[in-house]
Amino acid sequence: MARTTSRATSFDVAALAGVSQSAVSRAFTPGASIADDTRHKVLEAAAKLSYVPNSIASSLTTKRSNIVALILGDMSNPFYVHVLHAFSNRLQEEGRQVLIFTLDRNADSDAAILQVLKYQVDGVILTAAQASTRMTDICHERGIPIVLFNRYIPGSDASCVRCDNAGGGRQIAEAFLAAGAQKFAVIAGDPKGTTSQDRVRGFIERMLESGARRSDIAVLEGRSSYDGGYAAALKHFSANTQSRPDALFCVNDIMAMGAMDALRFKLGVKIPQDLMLAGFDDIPEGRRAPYQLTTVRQPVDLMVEETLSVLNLDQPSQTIERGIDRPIKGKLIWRSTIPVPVSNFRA
Amino acid sequence: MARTTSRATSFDVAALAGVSQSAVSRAFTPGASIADDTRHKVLEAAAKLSYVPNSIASSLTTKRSNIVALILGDMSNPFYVHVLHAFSNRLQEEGRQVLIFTLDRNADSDAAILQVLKYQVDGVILTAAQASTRMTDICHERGIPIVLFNRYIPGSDASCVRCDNAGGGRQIAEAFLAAGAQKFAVIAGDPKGTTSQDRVRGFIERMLESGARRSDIAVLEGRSSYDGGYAAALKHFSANTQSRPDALFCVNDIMAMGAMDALRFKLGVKIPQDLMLAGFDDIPEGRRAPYQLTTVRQPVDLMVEETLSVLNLDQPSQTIERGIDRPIKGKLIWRSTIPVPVSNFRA
DNA sequence: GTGAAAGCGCTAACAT
DNA sequence: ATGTTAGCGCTTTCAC
Repeated sequence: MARTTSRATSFDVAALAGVSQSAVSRAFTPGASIADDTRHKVLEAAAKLSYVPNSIASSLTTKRSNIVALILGDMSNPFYVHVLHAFSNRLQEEGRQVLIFTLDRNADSDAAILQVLKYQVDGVILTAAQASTRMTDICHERGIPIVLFNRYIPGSDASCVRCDNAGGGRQIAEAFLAAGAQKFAVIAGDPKGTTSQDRVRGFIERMLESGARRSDIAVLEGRSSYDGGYAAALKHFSANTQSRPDALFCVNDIMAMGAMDALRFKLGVKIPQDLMLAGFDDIPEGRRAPYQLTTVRQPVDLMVEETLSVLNLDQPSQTIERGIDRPIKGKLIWRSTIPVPVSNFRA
Repeated sequence: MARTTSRATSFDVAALAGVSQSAVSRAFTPGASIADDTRHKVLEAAAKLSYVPNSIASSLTTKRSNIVALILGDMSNPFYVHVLHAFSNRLQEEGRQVLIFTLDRNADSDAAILQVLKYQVDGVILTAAQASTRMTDICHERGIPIVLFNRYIPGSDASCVRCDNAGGGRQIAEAFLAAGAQKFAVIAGDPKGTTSQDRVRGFIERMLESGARRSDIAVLEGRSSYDGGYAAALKHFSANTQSRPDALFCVNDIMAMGAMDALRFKLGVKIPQDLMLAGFDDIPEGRRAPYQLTTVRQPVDLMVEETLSVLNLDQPSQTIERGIDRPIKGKLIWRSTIPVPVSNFRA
């Protein structure tokens, strides 16, 4: 069959239903003023011709595409896969679709932004590691709402919805302290990413408050990946056999999993007996039997909801609010990589 | 800033550059006949106005949106996340984007197809979801190329690109046989999915050829998920303590991981000493230290390439070929969940 | 409540 | 090589 089989248009439907083309348009527009009777006739004719309104054409006049761009950096972190899924499901419920833009590791995000603009998306959600002001500026300039998901640009007025990452870092610090740890290491993620920076900062701040010395906290690089976590742990713990840390905070779960595997399988470290360990995100993988990872849960559904409310897709004529920052508290989830402190059994 | 900030059109650019609007269009059309000089003027003016061609508008005339729909059911299987990533990257290279349609577990896929049609996508790739003939028929009828990725509809003329799943099942059977296994279990995935069916069928066929009795092969249901694999293994191996199988084939890696965790952590089964085990897909997770899963690797990149070639996005006027079936051989990857047979050391 | 008509921003003949 | 013109399929005034 030729690919040029032209689909039925609203005119075809109108002709068959014996009404005007505008009537057809109205029949498919929720809340348009049309008689039940005519709507019925139209819908019937449409069904016969298997007519579906062409949303490309309607976008042209309405200036709304019902498409939201989701810019993703890395999908090797399962957390962002859940985020993608959550957004897609949620958006579909309201008749919108997600257009995916994947950024290669160090790909220029400016190339992506041009694509985004082409497609006249109604909004953009940016979860890629490096958010550029150029990207947010262009969107602002065009009146396209954009929100940064779990990241922000310091000093910019771009809106963002994120987990309270610093607060989460503090929670981990407290858990370690309660369990009696004294010497620490943290495996950080992307050094340029605010997510990792904040988690590390919160952790260290809380540690210093408790009287720990800065020299008791080693900071390693894990590049936000399983392999990075694995390599960082292997390197650090092979080197310092005598003065090893007794607590390790990995800035996300996927790195924590990598670190755990390196420590247990390569170095024979027992967790939590020899070393206590915590992650961040609460991905399902971390809940599995081999890991049982203590972590901070990011409330994804809530964050998605907030993002959508900031995006405010339904009132496109509104002025876009700038500089919104919605930090959302995470929740510490105790599992078995930190021994439950004795004090928890008291009272 | 008001969201209504209207973006520059090709007319604005034309006016500024002192050329006609069509010149602007040509300047942005690769291979259009335009003088270098004029193109330069246009591009300059465009830059000044930060003009980007509106691809929605151009789709209306060209009838090509440069958007490919990817219909995904389940993203809890990491394999399909890789598939998504691969498609997105590959398509972006050629200036196309992926529009995601996620199907809820038992959601009506017919609802999704209507959405797909609205967006005038250039092609649709259906994966990790149940394929309905209704969906493929509608696409065919409209002249929208569709290919089923790693699934097919028996008796239909819908095109499909897939791993040679039956062949992969046979490869696993042979590995078990070579390692001396005698009593078998397989954890199947979605009973309605051809992917799972074929893998199971290939496995059993090969077993029967080797003289095994059908009664020596138990088939369990694992619903294609980690939890399903976990539950199936737990149930089967708790029940039959005396006559346990000595080899377990899980129809995909994610179920194999679930089964392994249940067996080792709940039942104390040693792998491969007490039980040898294999998966299918070769997801990165299965390569990790706690699993080291022997499996069949699906050549994702090749499959993606084939899919795109069947989709044939660049020759839209071509007749759509129907009923293409491109099975691609997988590769057995030996890791540590099947003991290497002695014969491998010979010769 | 309904129809006629004017675009939305672009591409693709068609002239020149 | 360039400009002119006619749509693409829809939404949206505007009359009636």
